[in-house]
Amino acid sequence: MLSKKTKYGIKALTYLAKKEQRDPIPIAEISKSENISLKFLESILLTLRKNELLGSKKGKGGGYYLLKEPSEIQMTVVMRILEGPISMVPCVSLNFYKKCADCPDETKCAVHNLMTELRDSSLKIFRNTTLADLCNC
Amino acid sequence: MLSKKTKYGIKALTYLAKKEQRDPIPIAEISKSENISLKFLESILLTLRKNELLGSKKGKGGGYYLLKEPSEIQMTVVMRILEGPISMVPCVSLNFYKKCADCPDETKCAVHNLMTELRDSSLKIFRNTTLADLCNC
DNA sequence: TGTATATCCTATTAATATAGTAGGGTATTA
DNA sequence: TAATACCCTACTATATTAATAGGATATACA
Repeated sequence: MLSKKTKYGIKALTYLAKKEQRDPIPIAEISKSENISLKFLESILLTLRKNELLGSKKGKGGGYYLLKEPSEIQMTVVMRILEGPISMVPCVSLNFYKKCADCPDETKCAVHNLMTELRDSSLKIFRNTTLADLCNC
Repeated sequence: MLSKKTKYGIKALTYLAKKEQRDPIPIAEISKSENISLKFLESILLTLRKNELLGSKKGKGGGYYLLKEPSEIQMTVVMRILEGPISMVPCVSLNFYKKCADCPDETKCAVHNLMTELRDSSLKIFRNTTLADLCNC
């Protein structure tokens, strides 16, 4: 299942991407428009800022804004920041690899091989989809 | 993330599928061979039996066995029994659909549309993969 | 017919992750 | 200097996962 964190994060990014200007948008505005708990959204946007997808400005007239053009933000990047690995098992992950304790030979593991195939198809979609694509919905 | 339940379930099914005969195989044998906690595996196989993928026989010489040929067991079926919905969000699920409370219009929701695409590609893989395919690893 | 074998079933628990909530601190603008 | 809005840490409630425990029931075979 996709976490609410990721879901809300994508919604917030899309909201920012749809704006014509790149002026700072306060959290409260996104929170109201997308029906997201303000405090929870705050922590999500903070994560996105720390991972260099968003910039922020404090004080009156402040808020968050995209640091890149929507067409240059791949969903792989967004997913890895918010949701973690694209793959469903650590032994298949490119960025978060971890060996399974119970499995003596990955190459002969049915789960490993099935999940590798799945990861490849997911990666293909996330790589080929940018924030700009999501705005055309 | 894929749950251990699903992971172990697939491993157990593959173990059974690889056997030439369809004689009952005791849980303990699968448990030892695949390094899975016996009691946990027990509950998983019970689930698979209740969902008509496995048959069982009690008493001495008993155990679990496949009810169909491995080539006739699609991974969609296995995944839905063990892991639940293929889709990452309920509002996209074919078999477990549920509307999002926060989202006024699904067709305009970025998350919905991205996750629909993802579900389709996952479904394609799970439909085209049978237990027999997993045995060739 | 008794004993070992092996599934069947319910309940409980420990660990972890998720989805928030609370509360104050800091920077900026007007 | 007051209002705005992000910054940051810590806490908590809930749900899920991954088992574990313990006994009931059915079967094979000596």
